[in-house]
Amino acid sequence: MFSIGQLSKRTGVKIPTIRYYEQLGLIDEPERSEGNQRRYTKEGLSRLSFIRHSRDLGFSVEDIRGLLELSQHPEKPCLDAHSIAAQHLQDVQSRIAKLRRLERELKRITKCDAGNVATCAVIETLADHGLCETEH
Amino acid sequence: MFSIGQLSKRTGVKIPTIRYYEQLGLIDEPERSEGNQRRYTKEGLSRLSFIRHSRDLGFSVEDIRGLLELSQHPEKPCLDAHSIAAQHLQDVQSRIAKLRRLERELKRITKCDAGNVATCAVIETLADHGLCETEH
DNA sequence: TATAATTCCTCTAGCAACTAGAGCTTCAAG
DNA sequence: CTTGAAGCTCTAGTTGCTAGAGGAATTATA
Repeated sequence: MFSIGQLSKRTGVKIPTIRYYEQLGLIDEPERSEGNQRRYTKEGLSRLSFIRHSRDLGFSVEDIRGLLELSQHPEKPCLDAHSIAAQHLQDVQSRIAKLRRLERELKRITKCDAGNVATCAVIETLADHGLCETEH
Repeated sequence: MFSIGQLSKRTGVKIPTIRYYEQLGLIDEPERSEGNQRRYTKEGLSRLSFIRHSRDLGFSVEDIRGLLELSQHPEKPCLDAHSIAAQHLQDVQSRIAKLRRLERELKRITKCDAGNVATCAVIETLADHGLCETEH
């Protein structure tokens, strides 16, 4: 049996976040001590680890809900898990693409070597989209 | 003079968002018609375009506050503008790096060709961080 | 000019995914 | 048995908007 603090240390999930996940229904309400404090089992620990790891990989809470549900049913086909993951991969890739366009633009405008705001490329570019090289 | 709707169309900023920016103090309160509707000038238009463009480039509202302030003072040195932009560039680059690590991991785990959840690499990897190749 | 359609107003509340703090209770070590 | 750490609930704040209610003003059409 773990207290919420021990669970937090073992998983790296902050205490208020654990309670928040409980509220969302991502984790079950654990048993309580006589004094009403949460007491977790190993199951609770591994479920929370799963959640933590999924969040680290950028899955949304709703995605995780689906993945958790699947993980409880080992006999089911795992197509759903794959499509959630594949969709997420696409999201990540398009975010990367978008950030790269930004990066290019920012690199370009920060090259400005003007001394003051009147002729500064950063300010000028922000004021006028027409000065941009790429879409964004 | 533009109505809020016209301003919205010209800048691509949605109407509630314009009012929200006003609330934040990013744009000045405009004059009003007799019937209390907002009426904007060209100044209002270009200020909002500046904001829109900066948001598109991913600057935070607080960054934009600084950049706007600077843009009002053409005689000032533009070091501050550069440091805001350079800092933002760094943020973007580190986000890219992080997403790339995720991408690699996701690519790897979605290669799984198992038929059911029991042996599915996606589920398995999420449950056990030890199976990951890279840090995240 | 009358009426209808559209736009605008303010205000409140909701989204994601937490985080922080107040004020109080329980637990564990010495 | 005391004391300090850790836990409890509840509310509110974060960022950057977006949605909806209920009503007033403006514009277009007949």
